Amino acid sequence: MSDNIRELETSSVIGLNAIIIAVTDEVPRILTVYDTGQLPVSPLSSDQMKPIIDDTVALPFGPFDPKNHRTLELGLHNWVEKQTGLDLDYVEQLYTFGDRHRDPFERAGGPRLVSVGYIALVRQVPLSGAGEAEWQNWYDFFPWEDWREGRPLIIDSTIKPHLKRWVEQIVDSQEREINRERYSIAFGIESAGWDFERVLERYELLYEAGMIGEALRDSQIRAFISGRSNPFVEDKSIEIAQSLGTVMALDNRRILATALGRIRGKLKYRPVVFDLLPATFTLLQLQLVVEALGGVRLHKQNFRRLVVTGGLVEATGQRDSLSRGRPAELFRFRREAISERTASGVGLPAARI
Amino acid sequence: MSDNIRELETSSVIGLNAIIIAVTDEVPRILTVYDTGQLPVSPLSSDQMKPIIDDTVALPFGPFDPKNHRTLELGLHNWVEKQTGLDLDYVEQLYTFGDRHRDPFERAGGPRLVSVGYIALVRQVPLSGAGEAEWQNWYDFFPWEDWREGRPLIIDSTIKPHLKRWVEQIVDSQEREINRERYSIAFGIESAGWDFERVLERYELLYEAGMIGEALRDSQIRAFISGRSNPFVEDKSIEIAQSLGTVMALDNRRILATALGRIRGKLKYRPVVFDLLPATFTLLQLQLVVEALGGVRLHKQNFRRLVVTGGLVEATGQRDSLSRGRPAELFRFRREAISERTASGVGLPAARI
DNA sequence: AATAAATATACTCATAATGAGCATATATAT
DNA sequence: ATATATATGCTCATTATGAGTATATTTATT
Repeated sequence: MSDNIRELETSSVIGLNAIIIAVTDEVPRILTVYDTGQLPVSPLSSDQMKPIIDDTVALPFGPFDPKNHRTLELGLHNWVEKQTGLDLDYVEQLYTFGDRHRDPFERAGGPRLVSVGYIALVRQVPLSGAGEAEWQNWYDFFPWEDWREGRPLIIDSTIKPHLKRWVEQIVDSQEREINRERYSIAFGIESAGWDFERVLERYELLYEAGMIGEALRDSQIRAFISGRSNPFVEDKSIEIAQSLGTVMALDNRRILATALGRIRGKLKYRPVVFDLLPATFTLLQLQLVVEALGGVRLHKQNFRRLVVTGGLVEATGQRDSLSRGRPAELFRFRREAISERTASGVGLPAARI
Repeated sequence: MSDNIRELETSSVIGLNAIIIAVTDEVPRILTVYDTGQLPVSPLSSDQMKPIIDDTVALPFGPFDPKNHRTLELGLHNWVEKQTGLDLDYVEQLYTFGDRHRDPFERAGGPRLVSVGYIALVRQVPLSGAGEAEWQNWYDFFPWEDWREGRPLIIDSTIKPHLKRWVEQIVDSQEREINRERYSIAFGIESAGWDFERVLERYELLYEAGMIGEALRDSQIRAFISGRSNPFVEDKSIEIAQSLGTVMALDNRRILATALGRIRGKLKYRPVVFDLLPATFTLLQLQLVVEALGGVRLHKQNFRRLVVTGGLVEATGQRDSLSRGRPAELFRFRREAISERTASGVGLPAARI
């Protein structure tokens, strides 16, 4: 049935990726590191191949060392602390990424890099530690995901026309229909609106359509490996890719898209934001954090009603002084809310199938 | 920053676990295999140590072979097909399990077994292939999770009293309070009701309280490893453990608990059940599948309203003949429902924080 | 001091979703 | 013909949601 796994010869390596999230000044930020040639993608910067795309921004990454760490999560805590000085509090496993295409340079027979992604939510921003870690605006990587100032112009100016043309150009009619539907669902073309959780679906479409910088980079690498000449890339394509956000190493931006979708989904049914806020906060602060992650504006009075009547927060009696108008009351998170079925997801009996 | 992972010496092994789910005759079933001494836990059955618990039931498991498989998911498809003859359709990654405690026999320096769990939903039941795979009632492993015939008696007769005693006996007062709250949330003691999604939390409490067979087994193994004599286990404890469901190898039952919680959560906002049903079905069949997974009874008329008015299904015009009373109409799943925001999750604007 | 602007908080109201039940329709079993 | 089983349709009270108006309390400006 199952081989004895003690004897199984392996050719894969387990690493851990950290998506460390903080919200400050109404900006959702993630921690990035610079990755100049250490990762297997390095040949890009060799003089054999002139890279058309700069992809040196990466997610913090560390190996998993089973000798010293009882659990994956403890391993993560350990090297994140060393690299950034951050002491992670809320940590949640995101996904395990092990596709071959995540590293276009993997040689046949070379070890497969499998990495387990973890989301961490933190309050602090100050960094110390050994690395050159840096906070970056999450929406720098996904300019089409932030709707707080209205529908992003890039959607109608760039994304929709090019994506549409890409769909129409597909030769196989069945495949064309499938992708037309994917496009329609992901970008809310007809009937349906924009679903803020479909971040990954949108990213994948843009990648497949060759509009994202990573797609250009990967096709260049593939050509290089197979000994073909550099594929011809129009200036126009590079321009489009640049307008579609910062490129990251390997499949890191895909991981980031997965994380954003996950966090947005969780907002709806788990009191997750409180790990991003100080112990007491005004309702406006709370709302701004939710809006930052959701990428959308909410109705202030209804938000208050939801959160107060729903028993998620309770007033402290103190008030905030720094604001401009009438001072807001300070609230704290009601831990008991977790156990009360109203607050944390409507449960199954309200089955939505 | 990050070491060159190409050179990283590894001492972990990646495996894949499949949780293959089908619902037949109103029973949710999962596929299990027999695991007699192949897995690292084998010394249990050696004559050096007389096992007090039989734990030969396991989840299908296969190694991940990066040489031959482009993605983790493809690797899974491959060996599941070989072992069971099943052609998996809907597959979703569950979680990556890499804790040291998942294998009490891991020696210091031995390879760590990291396994990526996948959930698969299938319609068929007939099995072929090389293995001695077998379908088992999911609730045989979690007798307290099926509320369809009312509140399971075991909760009040066994679980609550013993768990309560375990909490009270904790010496550190702060730790005691934490566990009192965990207990109260997980089993819906006060204010809150029973939350059908908290399957893992309930399982973990029972494990920590030493009530589950796996807990007895693991403490025996630990004693054996550290050269201590067998811990004294009361007959009463074994009796309790037996009443709390079938024991599985390693941490397989924990994985199963994670899966049940995940599936139940998804029921609420994703049209997931349709992969368990034939192309056309009556609304009763649909409801029975949802109830089987949810472990709860639903209001028939409201279920119909939800599913029909919500646009999740559409009538075919044909009717089912086999039933006893008035023949039911056959419905089919409306694929378009995925793109219509109503059916698939309420989206963020209805932010529940 | 008076007024404007900004922010917080309270309340209203129409509409939609949910939970529970009664009523009717159409089949099989006796 | 009658009982029983199941499917389907409809009502109604309650709660949740989305959008707005009204009022309160502060700082900034004149």
